[in-house]
Amino acid sequence: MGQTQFGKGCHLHLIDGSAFIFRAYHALPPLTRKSDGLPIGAVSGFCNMLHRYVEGNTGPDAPTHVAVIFDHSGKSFRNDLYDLYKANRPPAPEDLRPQFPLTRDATRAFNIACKEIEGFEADDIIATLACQAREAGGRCTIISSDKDLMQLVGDGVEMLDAMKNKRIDRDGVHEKFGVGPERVVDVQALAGDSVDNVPGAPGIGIKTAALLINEFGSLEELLDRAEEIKQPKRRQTLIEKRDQIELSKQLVQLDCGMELDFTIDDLEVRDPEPDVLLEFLSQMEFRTLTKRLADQLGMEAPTIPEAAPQAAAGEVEAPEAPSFDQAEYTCVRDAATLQTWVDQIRERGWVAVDTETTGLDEMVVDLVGISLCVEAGKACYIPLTHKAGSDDLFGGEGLAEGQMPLDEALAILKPVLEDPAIIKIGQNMKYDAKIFIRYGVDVAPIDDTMLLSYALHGGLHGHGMDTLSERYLDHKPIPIKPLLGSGKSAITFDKVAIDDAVPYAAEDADITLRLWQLFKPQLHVQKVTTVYETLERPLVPVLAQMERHGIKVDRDVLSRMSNAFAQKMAGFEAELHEIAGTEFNVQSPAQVGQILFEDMGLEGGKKTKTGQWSTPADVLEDLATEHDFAARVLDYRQLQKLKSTYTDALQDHINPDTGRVHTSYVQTGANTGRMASSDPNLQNIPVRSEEGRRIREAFVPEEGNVLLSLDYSQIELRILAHMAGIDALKQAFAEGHDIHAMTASEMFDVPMSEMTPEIRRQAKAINFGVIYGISGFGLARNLRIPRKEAQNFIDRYFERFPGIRTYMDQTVEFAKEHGYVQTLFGRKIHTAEINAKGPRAGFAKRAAINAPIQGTAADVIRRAMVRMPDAIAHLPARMLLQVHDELLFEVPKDHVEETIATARKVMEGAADPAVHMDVKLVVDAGQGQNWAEAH
DNA sequence: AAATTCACG
DNA sequence: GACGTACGTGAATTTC
Repeated sequence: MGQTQFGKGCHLHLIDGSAFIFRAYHALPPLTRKSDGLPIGAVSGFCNMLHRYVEGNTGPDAPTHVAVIFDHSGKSFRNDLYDLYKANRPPAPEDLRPQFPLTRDATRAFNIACKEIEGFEADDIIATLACQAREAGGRCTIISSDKDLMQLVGDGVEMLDAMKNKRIDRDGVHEKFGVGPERVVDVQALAGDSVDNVPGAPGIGIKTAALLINEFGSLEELLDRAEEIKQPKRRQTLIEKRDQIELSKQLVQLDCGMELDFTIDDLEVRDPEPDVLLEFLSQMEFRTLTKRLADQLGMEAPTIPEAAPQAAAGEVEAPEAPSFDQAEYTCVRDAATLQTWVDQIRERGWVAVDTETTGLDEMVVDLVGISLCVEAGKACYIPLTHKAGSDDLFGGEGLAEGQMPLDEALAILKPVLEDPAIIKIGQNMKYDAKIFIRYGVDVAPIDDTMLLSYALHGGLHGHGMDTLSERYLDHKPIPIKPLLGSGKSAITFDKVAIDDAVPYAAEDADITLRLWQLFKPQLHVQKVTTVYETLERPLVPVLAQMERHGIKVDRDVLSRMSNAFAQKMAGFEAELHEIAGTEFNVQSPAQVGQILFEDMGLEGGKKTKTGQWSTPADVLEDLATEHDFAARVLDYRQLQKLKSTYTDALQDHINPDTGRVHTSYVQTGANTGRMASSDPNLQNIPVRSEEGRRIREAFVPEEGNVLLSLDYSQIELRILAHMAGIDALKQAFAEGHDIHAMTASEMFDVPMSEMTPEIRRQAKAINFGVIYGISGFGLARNLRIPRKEAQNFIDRYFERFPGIRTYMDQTVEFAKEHGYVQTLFGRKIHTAEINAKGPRAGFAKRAAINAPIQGTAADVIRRAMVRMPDAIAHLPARMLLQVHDELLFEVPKDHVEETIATARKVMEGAADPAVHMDVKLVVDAGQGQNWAEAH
């Protein structure tokens, strides 16, 4: 060790430490150390990232030298140049500051060099080392996505965006800045940087800067010959602001020639010293990471003293649980052993359950085995229908040895699974419950770790088991891939050898139980018990019912439409080839773009970030008035969409046994509280276009029945009126006025009697825009009016309804302070990026404005759905589908009116009694012999 | 696997 | 006056 001189064949990794820290901090909930409450989340995340980084360093690309580079606290030499440098930066959050020194300790504990120098920024150290590496003929990879470092790229130096796992080379830099790495500083000097408070040249952004630099060759040349610039404003700026621009260049120019008190050779990769590393991790009380690294290093894990539990709010720490040990998992092969598990379950009153099946479609697949867990680390797997190995030529059909008969196992488990005094805990329990019900077992009551996480962490991350386990248990579950294989050679779970199935299946139940033990007490701490208990948990059996029931779809109707579409499309295709004078793929935007914007030489084409021509519908629509080619492409695309996504695909989703289509709702599908529908998605069946709407004619009731559609009228605008307290809007809703016409009248001073459809259309677009967190740009594009005009509309809107502006500002403020926004019913939607900088800030802001409105509407219909089964229990009616603000029912003809009245009452009263709405909710109803008629 | 496009509320 | 934008989804297809 430590003998090699850095040079050719060597590879230096430089990790931007601050980036790691901030990512770790924002990625994790605020963890604290059990024993003393020290905030520790960022250090925990930092350690996990370092650990993952070290583990990933194998193969030919592995570094020979590595260092983590940190910013030194306090001012840098750039503040001497310009005292406002980085003056916009908010100070680090209070609970992050004590963690900075600990991240240095962590780096040293992993035996990775850790460098920072007073008076300099990390970027300068990185620059100096990168230059030294280059001069020595070696490679250097800078692990960071900071654009300020892009000036260093080239000749063996590359960047690696660890977030996106994307390498950035010369081309990548050129893509970002429009110039090569050596001219990046020139562009930055002109464009400035609001984040670092680098002034630059006012009115010049990266695009313009790149243009100028490419034209004149360099910044110096540009400034010397500024008189030659044609645009008067630009010329004046460059001449007048010359000093400011030159200062900006000094600020962004990284120092490659720093004096360092160490050399690259000191950074050679070293193995960690096991006892040092474990000592640090155990001091931090990272139980699971300590244990895992101890196992990997073949060491005894140091014991971490148990501490008195601290009831600090927001505290989430892995429970004091044994580590995951596959040897502790048992395989249950007989009734007597299963009975011992049932006894343990009855003793405790709860059990984590997981099913293994032959596939993913709960309507079709068969049960293969069941896992149970009653105590962290103690789980079993009950194989039931595993097939015998296919080694012998005649095998593959018979059952494997050593399994209980399915009926016998279910007979023993059924009383437990249906016992109202025993909680059955699952991850995505709707799936398992739907399997069990097909075997005559009605699982209840249930708890669901996926839904617990959704209520606790909505908006922070996904809620799949792998995500939750890695995040909250610091344990990566056994992957299913190696067991099942992939692609054509993939097998189903019943073909997996029982010995291989046991650890995988039992672990899932183990993980589920541990997550439950961690999450359940948090509901109260985070004040989301009501959300979970009223909006999540009771919805599971309701959705399971709807999905199992499905909706009848007439295959012949779809099939005929598919044929008609195919014929028309062939005609359009021939016409397009004729116009283009060449055979090309109409379905390829790149080829369509090339014909329009190159061969035909039309203006207005834009390229996507991959450099292909972009041909979205709105661009083609603009061209369609003049060019048949564009019009035909639009025609073709519409039919292609309808055929492939609907008339063709929907037929494949008709269940052969039921003749119906069974969608699957993802209760945690949208961050706002909305659900998602998939396989197939029945929430985006066409309706807006006449041709598309006909697809709904294929959705039909059973003989003697009708389809009913009940939908909330303007629910989001009503909620906005209530939440923002806009009296004018409230009054309009109370009097049953046309809300868009009223808005138009108010804004444009047009009396209602003189309202035109065009004015009303514009007001409607503005009303929707408000819900989405309006911007001049967005409205301008939607209405196809000049941006300035759109901005005038918005200004006027806010003038007339000042409460809206206040509501928006307050919502964003709340999000910034708390990191989440809330619906009227208390659902929290976390807004992780709300304090981000740059364009992401705009996104996060608009999402934060929209979330309480969209989310409250989602909560309202959830409440209606939860109450609906009981409310219509006396009727022969079935609830089939939910489409965000619409519920679809199927009911015999002679019960239509009664069902409408009952369902409407439930829906209109759904907010009560939890919330009294100032604006009443109104539900419109329709009925018919298919969905098109009913809607 | 990512990008592009387009269907819905 | 510059940046890049409507909010939330799922699916099919092409392109890498």
